[in-house]
Amino acid sequence: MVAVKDVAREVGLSVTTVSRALTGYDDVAAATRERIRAAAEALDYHPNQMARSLQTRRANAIGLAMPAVHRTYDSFWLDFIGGVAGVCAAKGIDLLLSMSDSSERPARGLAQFARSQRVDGLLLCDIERQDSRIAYLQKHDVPFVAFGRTESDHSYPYCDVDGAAGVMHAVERLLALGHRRIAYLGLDPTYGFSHFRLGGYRTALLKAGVSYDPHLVHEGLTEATADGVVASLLSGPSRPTAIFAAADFLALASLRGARNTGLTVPHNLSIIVFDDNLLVQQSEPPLTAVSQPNRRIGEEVAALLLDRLSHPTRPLVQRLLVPIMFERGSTAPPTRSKSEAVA
Amino acid sequence: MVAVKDVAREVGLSVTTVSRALTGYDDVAAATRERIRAAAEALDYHPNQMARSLQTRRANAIGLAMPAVHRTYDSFWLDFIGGVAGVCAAKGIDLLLSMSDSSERPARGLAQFARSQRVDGLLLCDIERQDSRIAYLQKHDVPFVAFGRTESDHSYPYCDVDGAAGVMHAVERLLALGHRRIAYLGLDPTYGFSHFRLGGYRTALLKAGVSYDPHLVHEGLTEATADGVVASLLSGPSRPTAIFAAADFLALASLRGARNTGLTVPHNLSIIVFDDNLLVQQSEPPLTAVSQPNRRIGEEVAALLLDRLSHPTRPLVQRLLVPIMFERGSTAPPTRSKSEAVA
DNA sequence: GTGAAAGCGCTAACAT
DNA sequence: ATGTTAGCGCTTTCAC
Repeated sequence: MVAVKDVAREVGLSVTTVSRALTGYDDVAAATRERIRAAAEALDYHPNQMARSLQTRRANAIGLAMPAVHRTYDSFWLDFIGGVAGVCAAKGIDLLLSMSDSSERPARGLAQFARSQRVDGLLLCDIERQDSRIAYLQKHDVPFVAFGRTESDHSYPYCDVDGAAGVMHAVERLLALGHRRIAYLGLDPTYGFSHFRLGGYRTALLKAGVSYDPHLVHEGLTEATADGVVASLLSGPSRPTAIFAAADFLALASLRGARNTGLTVPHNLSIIVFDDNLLVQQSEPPLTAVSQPNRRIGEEVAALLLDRLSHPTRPLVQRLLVPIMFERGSTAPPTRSKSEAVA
Repeated sequence: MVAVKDVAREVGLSVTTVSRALTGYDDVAAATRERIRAAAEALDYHPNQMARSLQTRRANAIGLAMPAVHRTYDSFWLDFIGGVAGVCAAKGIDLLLSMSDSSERPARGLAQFARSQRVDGLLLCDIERQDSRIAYLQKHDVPFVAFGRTESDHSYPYCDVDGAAGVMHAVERLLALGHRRIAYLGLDPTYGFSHFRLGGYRTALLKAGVSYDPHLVHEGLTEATADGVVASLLSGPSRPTAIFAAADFLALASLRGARNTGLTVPHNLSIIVFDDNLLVQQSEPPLTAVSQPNRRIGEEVAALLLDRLSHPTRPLVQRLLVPIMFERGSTAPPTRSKSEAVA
């Protein structure tokens, strides 16, 4: 281990001068600085980050608190992490990754993480409609930026995808195509994004004067339950002519269900999926999808946090990214059999 | 910020005693310990990790050095990270994530990372056939475990998938089905795994006495070049009857190529892909695939490193995980037209 | 422009 | 069983 004092001895100067020369931001003769820099290079000196942090009270690191549970296929999170990591690397900030089950005591992990001074701030993911972590972090003055929003009371900085707008746009497209019975397949309603996505669905119906039929709406679906719900949805006499799926696996389940029921997509059943990825692009037919800028979200949320750490007094930023829809082969006007047309 | 001395003052004891009571492993009266623990809890005390690390010379963290570039779809890495993170969390070790382009100066990033005492050890990914990082880390006594192997000279601990065995097994299966013209589509030959996978292909041919035809082997393929290569491969007079694809996107390109050429899979063309995931499972037909235990690899490699850090003197471990093949709908005996049968 | 000294919060000898 | 003292490697007043 080579320390400042080794460099100091090498160049015959004091520890102080070496420190100043290396961190740069003080007055030290240009010649001296160069000499010191060379010596440090030669000795392959790397400042001990722990000692530095202890003194400066900055960890030069942020923490990313992610959910541990993922479906087998999940292209979103890797892109997202890539965005976060990219921004951190560019700014010389370390990234600590914490993947904790939400089953653990809510803020316990975060405490260990943030209050032990390991990180200067936190990136929070998978925000719940009422998320206890937010109050906890605010109470303890831990800087953080959320990816996602609680149901209401947004007194914290965040960057989120405007799920409501994305879904609304998609459902409006289905309505424009002539669909009136549009099913909604949603994820765990605990999370904020579920709330907003379903909200977008309701808004679209409301604006179009189409009544909301609770039988067409299923939330909290998982890979285990999706196929069953789709089957019952498609087998009824007043089946939907279109399905909005809040996740890729729900869309794939819809596709399977249609196939099993003898319905062809898009002629007998239109499908739009939230979150675009290779899986839904490669399906047969390729699915019309609402696409989020995965990597961009990670970059944005990381940049927001780093900015906040550098300029704590700046007013808090809340940013909404608008997803865009790619129309592919899974959407068409409804074609009904006579019996259905009566309804 | 609440520090040891605050807890000490609270209970009317010395800092030392508090420290010992909290870290546990020293002799302090059970009653005292409980009193201290309660006070710490009440004050919501969290030890400053930086100070602790500075003193103990242990960061209680490891670094994961991952490649920054990924294809749009990449289920492997998220599973892998999940495995690493899980093991770290279970042992109370922090995980620092570094996603660096390999374009950067080889070990530069690692130096900043490891030698600054931020981490106790490193997890190295995407090992190249000749990987300069390994010598660098060995020279500087930075403990590490590699996921992957260099071409030769394995003087370091690693955990890897036995790509050679996986590919050999797959190609032998194709041979057993009667295939003789088996193409190989490979990734960047810079990486160790490319070397081993192609080796498995050659071994299988050799053992079966089938001559190696360089025209059937294409390495260094990317999403940009895959379709072109597949097209030329399938258009020739002596086209392959089977393709081994070293990655999902190469298999999908093969599938597209077959479709474009009017060949049906598996009857006119068999396909086996390395790395199993939803994408190749959901394709039409579902692909026979060599499957790696993604998450398990991450767990294994992390466990190996943590073990090494706790017991530096233990002999170095090198572990090979054997992938297993799932036979699906993309493999069948070859069916040739008469003109082809002549060759 | 450079150096001496203090101290960040913690643990670890070494007393007692 | 508990306290005293020193010091991890660094930055930072404060002198000069």
